Amino acid sequence: MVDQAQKRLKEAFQTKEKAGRIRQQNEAVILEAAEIEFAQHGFKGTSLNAIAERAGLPKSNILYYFQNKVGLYGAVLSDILDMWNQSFNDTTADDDPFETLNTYIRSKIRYSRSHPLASKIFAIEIIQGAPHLKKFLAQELHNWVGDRARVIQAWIDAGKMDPVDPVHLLFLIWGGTQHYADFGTQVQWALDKPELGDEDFKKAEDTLCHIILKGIGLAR
Amino acid sequence: MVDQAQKRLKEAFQTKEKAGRIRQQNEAVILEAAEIEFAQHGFKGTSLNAIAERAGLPKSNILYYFQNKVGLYGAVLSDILDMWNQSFNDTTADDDPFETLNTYIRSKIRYSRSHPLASKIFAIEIIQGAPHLKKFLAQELHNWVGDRARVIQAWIDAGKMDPVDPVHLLFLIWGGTQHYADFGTQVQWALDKPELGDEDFKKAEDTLCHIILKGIGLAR
DNA sequence: GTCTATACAGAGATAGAC
DNA sequence: GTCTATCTCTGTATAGAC
Repeated sequence: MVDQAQKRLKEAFQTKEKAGRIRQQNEAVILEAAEIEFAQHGFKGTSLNAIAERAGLPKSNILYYFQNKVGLYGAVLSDILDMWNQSFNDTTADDDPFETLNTYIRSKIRYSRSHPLASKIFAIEIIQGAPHLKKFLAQELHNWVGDRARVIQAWIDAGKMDPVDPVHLLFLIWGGTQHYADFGTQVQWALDKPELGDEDFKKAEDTLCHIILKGIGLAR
Repeated sequence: MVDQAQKRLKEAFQTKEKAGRIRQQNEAVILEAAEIEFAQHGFKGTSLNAIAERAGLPKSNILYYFQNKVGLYGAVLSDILDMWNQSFNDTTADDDPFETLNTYIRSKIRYSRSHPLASKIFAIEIIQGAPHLKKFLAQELHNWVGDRARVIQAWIDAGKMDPVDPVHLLFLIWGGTQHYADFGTQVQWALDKPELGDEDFKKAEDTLCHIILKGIGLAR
């Protein structure tokens, strides 16, 4: 979502894209380490020391590539916004609601599985009031939700689905799907499994799609 | 939920319940301040300084009432576990599924509204791997979910509702309802409102109940 | 470009005056 | 019981050697 916000955030935070094989590789190593630490301790709770240790690089190296802690955090966030809500982005009222929402729900669960750390960092940031994202995201999000809600409302007006509130439907989809990334620990406890497998995620997809799609009158 | 876990956590963390009007009042003030800070910055990101300042008490006062930072955090968590999943706790297969789940969903949304900070602290703790709750909660949660899942399965076997996976149904309810507390910031942005009102929460309740209950074949 | 050494602020925690 | 002063450690960030 929200290409605009992502672009502005990149401009504000990201280091210039210089060449340099070593630089590029080191930056990648640092970003990966930072992702793990930020997901585990949040922005304030994460220390550059811990990141440096995990990355296997001296601390000052980090501050050389990224100006400061906020800069590094911004780079991580920017990477995350890159891949939000790919599908559903260009949907119009002419598209098929079942197809569209079915794909959207499944893609969001798959994202939860493939990028749990990104989802967690984003979640912590939002829970804590999104101090670093507010100015980049608040307006864009409102627009994005408004656009999508209008499409859903058009489907409702055309009698293609139940008259449910479109925005709260979106919230339910977000909450239900992101749960598998953000609250993965709880899910694992509940299922008493150290790790979820293909079948677990398939069951998650199928259950959510069944309930939500049938629940809005799109059973098939 | 999980009275056992709550009790053990209390034993491990909470200070003895001494008398003393001053003590009791100060502890309450501290806990309230701590709740705000922990919800905003997580465990590691919160400083005793910040809590003391917010509480209007000297830092050493905090360490006098609670032995250390972990002790204070544990006391906050203990307060939170007090009020989890009250309804749905004593449900049996003989109860009416529509009534039960309808009440459960609505009560969880209302809890999100009345105790957003508690929900957020709990959420951050889980997202970060629940390092302070693992030994108190992991087993209990598995049992709780197992019990509830068996009740739902009995409803399914009796043909009272669709054959959806009970555990994932619970996850959907959790994710969908807690979203209004944990991601309240995002919800406010999406709706472009500084604060949600009665109508917003009523719409949330109605929408979620409609979709989920109809989605599992419990329309009325 | 890279890393060691270090400055300085803030953290949690304790000792001891009141 | 309560608060001031302080210890020690870790935090971010920078200076400067290599």
